[in-house]
Amino acid sequence: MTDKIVKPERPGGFLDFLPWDYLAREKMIKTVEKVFRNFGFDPIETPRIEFLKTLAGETSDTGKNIFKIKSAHDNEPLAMPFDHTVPLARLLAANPYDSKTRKGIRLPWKRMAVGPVFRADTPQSGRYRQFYQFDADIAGTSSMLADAEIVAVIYQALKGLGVKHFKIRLNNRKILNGLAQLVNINNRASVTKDDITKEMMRILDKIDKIGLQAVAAELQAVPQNAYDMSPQLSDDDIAKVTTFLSLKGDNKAKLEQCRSIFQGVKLAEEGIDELRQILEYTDSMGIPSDFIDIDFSIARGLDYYTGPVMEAVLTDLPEFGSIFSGGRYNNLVARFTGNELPATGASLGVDRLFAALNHLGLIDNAQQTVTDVMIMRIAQDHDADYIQMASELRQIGINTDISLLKDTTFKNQFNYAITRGVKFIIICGENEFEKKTIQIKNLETRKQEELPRDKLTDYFTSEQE
RNA sequence: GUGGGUGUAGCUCAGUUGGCAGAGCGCUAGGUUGUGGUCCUGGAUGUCGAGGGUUCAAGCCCCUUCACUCACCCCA
Repeated sequence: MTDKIVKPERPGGFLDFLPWDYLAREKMIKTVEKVFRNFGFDPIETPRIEFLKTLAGETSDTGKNIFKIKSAHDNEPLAMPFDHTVPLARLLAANPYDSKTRKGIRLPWKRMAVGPVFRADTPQSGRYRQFYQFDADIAGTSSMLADAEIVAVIYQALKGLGVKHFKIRLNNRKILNGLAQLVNINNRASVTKDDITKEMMRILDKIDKIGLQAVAAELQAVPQNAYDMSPQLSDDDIAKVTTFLSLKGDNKAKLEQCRSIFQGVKLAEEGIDELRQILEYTDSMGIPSDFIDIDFSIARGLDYYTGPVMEAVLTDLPEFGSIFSGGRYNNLVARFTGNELPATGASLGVDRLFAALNHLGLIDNAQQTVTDVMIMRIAQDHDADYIQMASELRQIGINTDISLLKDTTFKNQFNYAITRGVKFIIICGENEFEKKTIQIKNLETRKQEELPRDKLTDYFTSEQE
């Protein structure tokens, strides 16, 4: 029948989850979800497919990472979301609160979203094309308390997962944009000042990987052509940037020194004030200050950020990159309404974090199956009795499997139960049927008990207590 | 887009100086009376990624091409 065998391949960057992976990851997701709900974030779900224009907006430069979808029935191009934030902005724009009907979204609003997002990148280790993102956002307030709550929820989520060593790094786009005012950047033939500013942030963001020297060199590089966005800073400006990036001391000290550098640059001063407020709030929330790091180099890639930006890294595994990231994006909703709506939020990369935690040995993937009990079918012509046992156990909430093996020898079924990772087996052969008993064996403790057939469910109900 | 690596059975991979295409797992047929990850006997399975070249002879050497993968870039 089969003309041609289809290889059991899947595209790179897309993962399968076998039960043991799925169950371990599910545990992790539930842990994070619990923390987020604890902070009052309500769950929502948006579709796996949106209009391309919704996701890409007017800019086409982010478009290269978006999976586009062709369909015979839609004229408007469709695409798959690359994060949960843009769909959230659409949702906010489409569901304003109506005070008469009392329907719609009452601001400020805290919500979380869990689900896969898609990026048409080239896959690599720790970098997938479909990955689960856990997203928490607060819309409708400019208060830095909201940003501090996002920091706090990240902190608690990582703590809850058992991560010991991590840092939440904070910066503010306003300071970086202030830096662009402090140094001398001019429009060029085919490149705007904005483009150069973005390029400068991109270079600063690399400092962890390539070091201050290399960053300075890149900032000074001479543009190769009319479209090259190299900032080409002067020696004077480089001196300013390096002192800015080399600020030392605790978070408050760094902010104070930063303030003196940016004296008179209003935008940057605003940014510094915001960070100071966030630190005060997180202090009140009891987050130890050594988990928070003011780091003026971090910029975050997404270009919709307008204020504080943040990312979390595992200090034991810096090579895994940021595991959690976010920031304030006050004008994303304006894409859909024309009006600004302040919002802030962060996303956790579940699959990357899972890989990292696995690496750290914090993932328990011992559980192979949800089956608690397997009923062996050893005696011939007793299927009705075995089925009855299974029904009784299922009724009281015990996950029960009845052997489906064709080979009904004891040994074969016994080995099957062990390799499946089932915890209990029920052994009931001719002998037991005659005596009206059953044998229950705990495969973990290797203990076996014989009890009357009608005590089957009692064994497990008393076990639970 | 740039640079490394790898393509052989469903899976993981051996394959020597060029000389009949291999193993383990899995699958499959049968046997093995009930306690720890079975055992015994038999069987099926290939466009050696694709195309071209050198040679009496190519999985192996040469050229082209494709796919996958890792790193850079960027990001979760």
